[in-house]
Amino acid sequence: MATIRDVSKLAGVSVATVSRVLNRSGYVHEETERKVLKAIKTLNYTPNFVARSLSNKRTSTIGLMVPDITNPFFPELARAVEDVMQLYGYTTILGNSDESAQKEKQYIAALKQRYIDGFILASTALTADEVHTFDMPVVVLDRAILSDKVPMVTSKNREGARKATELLLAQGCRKIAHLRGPVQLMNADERCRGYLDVAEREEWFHSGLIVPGNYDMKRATEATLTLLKEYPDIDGIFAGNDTMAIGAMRAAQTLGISIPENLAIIGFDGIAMGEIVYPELTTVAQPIYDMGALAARMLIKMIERQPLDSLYYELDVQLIERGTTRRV
Amino acid sequence: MATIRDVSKLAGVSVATVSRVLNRSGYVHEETERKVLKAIKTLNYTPNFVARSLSNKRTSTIGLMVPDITNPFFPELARAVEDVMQLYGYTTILGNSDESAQKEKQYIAALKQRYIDGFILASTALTADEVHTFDMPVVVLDRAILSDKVPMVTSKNREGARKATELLLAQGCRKIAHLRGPVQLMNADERCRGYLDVAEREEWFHSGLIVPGNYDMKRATEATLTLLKEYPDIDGIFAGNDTMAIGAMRAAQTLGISIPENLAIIGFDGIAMGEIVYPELTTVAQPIYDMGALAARMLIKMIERQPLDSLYYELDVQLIERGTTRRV
DNA sequence: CTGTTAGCGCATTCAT
DNA sequence: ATGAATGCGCTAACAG
Repeated sequence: MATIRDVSKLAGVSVATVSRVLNRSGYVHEETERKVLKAIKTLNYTPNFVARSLSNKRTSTIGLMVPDITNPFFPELARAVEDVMQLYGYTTILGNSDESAQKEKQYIAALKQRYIDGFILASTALTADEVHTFDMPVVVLDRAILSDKVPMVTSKNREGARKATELLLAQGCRKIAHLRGPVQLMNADERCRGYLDVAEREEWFHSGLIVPGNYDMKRATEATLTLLKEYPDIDGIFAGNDTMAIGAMRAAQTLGISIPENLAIIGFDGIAMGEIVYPELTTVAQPIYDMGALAARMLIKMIERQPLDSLYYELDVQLIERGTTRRV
Repeated sequence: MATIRDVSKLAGVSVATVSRVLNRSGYVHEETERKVLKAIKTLNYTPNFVARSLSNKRTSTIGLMVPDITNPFFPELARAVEDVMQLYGYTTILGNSDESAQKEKQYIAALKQRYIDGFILASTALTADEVHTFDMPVVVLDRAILSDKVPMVTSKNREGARKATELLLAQGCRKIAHLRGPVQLMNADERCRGYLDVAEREEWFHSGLIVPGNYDMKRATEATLTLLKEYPDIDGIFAGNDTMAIGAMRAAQTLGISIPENLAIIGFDGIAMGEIVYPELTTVAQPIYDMGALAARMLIKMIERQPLDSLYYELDVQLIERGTTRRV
């Protein structure tokens, strides 16, 4: 591997000059630049990022923390982040937190030692204060943190939930349950709130219709089973995410309840699996890829000290009607 | 951030000594060690990996290249790799290649500049020679490369395919088609070969029963549609992967062909989606997580210059019978 | 416009 | 057993 010194010798200039043309910093005579460029080419020189990082304290690499890449919502997010990072010459390190604050902290510590430039947190058990102590660009994705200083991108969770519940109502449902996600998870709370916005004013509503499903398919199946046993007249379910919606579908199927005739179901997220189940899942689709890409662009701006247009983005969701609701 | 120098001052020793206790290299008096350790603790010192890497030429980070993390087979693989890397103090950089040799090369170049310690390639359009020029530990995962020098972990593709086809036969199928994966992809070739092993000796067999589906759901749906139109008497399909199998299911469903009564289908991989479709997909399951974990362990051994027990691992697959074949 | 030089933080001879 | 000095490859003053 050629070093900057080799280049400088071959070109007959100093390393400083080479560094200048490399980084387009400071003045350098056109002809000298040509010589340097030529030397670089003949030596097939490529700068050593580690050395550069040591003096820079920047690595052009960022960390992406997800709860679990195996969870079908996150691969697309990760793909988006990676795509734009790649585009801008950054490299992305993936971390699975399993929603554990301790694991997250460990990760962050490990990456700080490596002079990571910034973080995208699609998983956070952390408080705003903890995030501030990172002392490093961070954008929170699909989650929220109680802070108006940390940039965030989410989608219109509450509005989407509202629309979903309204659709259920419009389709004639007379008792709509809600499978909710983990408490204290902002998006789960918002979706629940959206459900409440419309359900609460209905006479059939009572709080027993809201049951926890932990964004988990199995848990959702069990929850739905007991729910339907207790309230057999439930004819609509709004699930906090698609995974739980699919869990609910399975429960209904084992009980011999036909979808959507006797039970309509709507999920949230718009993951690919929704189009694979039968009937296909009606869902409130988030612009997953866009969310990831936007977060990535924001982070890069922060790293490169460019101003952010906004600290908070809430992207539009789209209600996609498919087989679990459409009644001809 | 405290540096090694701060520690040495506080402990009243030289930086060399601190480095020695940090790396357990060379002798150091027990008492001095205690002093150093104490200083480290009170300063909350943590070594700077970048500086270390500059002199070491090692970063404790590896690269994982997949075709597309969005493809449901890879998240679990990535999770496995990340888990064991994390366990051993390594960090993993994720790259999506989209099966493009150029993108792979770019990636590899970018990571070499960063002194990456090694690579796991779960995607390769590269030749053995190209891989050798990396001059860095590499293990190839779920793919093959024509070389007996590059460590590899795969599963028993051919045997699995054979078993699948035999099961179809045993269930009374009298004309079995094969949706094959991309040509020149070793695992696709092997699976096709396994199919041939048993199909070829049947009288109904002819090469028109093998159609390309590119490991892609949509392509598989289309391929199945035309296939069933041309040969309406096909009553069994062995798909080279689960994604294509699901594509085939959709095709059958739109044609009103009932599964498994009139058409039995078997996939390959054992991804989670297979349990979500209805009927649930019979498949040849690979030990995806184990494959990823094994590859990771192998890579670490190579990086740390420990001997490898074997350069080639071919893990067992498991035929899981579910709804798309079981006929009571 | 260009060269010299001092870090960046750590590992590692080479002495002692 | 420990310290001083040098190098890893590059950036960024500073001087010219």
